[in-house]
Amino acid sequence: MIAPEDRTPLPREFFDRPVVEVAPDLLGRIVVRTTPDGPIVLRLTEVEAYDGPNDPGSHAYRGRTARNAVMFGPPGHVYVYFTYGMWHCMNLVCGPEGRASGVLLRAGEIVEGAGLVRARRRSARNDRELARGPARLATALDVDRALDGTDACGAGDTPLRMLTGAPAPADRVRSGPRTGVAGDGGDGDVHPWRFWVAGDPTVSPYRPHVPRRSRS
DNA sequence: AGTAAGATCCTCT
DNA sequence: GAGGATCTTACTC
Repeated sequence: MIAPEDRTPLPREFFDRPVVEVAPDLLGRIVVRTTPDGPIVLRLTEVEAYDGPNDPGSHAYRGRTARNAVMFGPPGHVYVYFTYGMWHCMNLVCGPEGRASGVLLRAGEIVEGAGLVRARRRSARNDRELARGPARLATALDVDRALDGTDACGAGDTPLRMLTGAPAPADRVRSGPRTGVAGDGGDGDVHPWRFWVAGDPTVSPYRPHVPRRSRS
């Protein structure tokens, strides 16, 4: 359960900062997903920063498109994309409007609503795998493109909201190259913009980028 | 614990 | 037409 004092909503100003500053600050924060069947509450343990047009790894690197339009909007909104033909991943838009940067939510611990999540994540062999990985996290929270553009700092009824939670102590936060991003982890332009809580069992395993061979 | 391959389709070139 | 901010299953050690 979450302590009453940790249930304060994160204000929009929280997200209106450089994305590399916001990302580590999100560790330990709370995502509340309100579904018709009840709330699902998750504590963030792993995130990655993507800094808009300056970042070759970002979906916004080549400018605005129909898919990434939300990234160019105001901070505190949710950018959801569809990938590998079957999965969704979710980001929180950061920085000033137009900067097109965001934080990918990569993993977390389900602290409420585990029953609802287990029903949706049948392949998880234990509870720590329920939201261990960005697409697993999106599946656990029942997030798809229908929620693209949702305001996570909105008032009243919202499907998605961010709470202050209990931020991870600075000496527990680690950083390193981003997972599966070309350029990171190699000799080139490395961004150590993956952030996680040291020792937390819900943090996903690191996998470097590998170009996939095309079918013949 | 590690490796490998297949699934599947949207987005942009 | 190529490749992707991934996951699951199967198989090996």
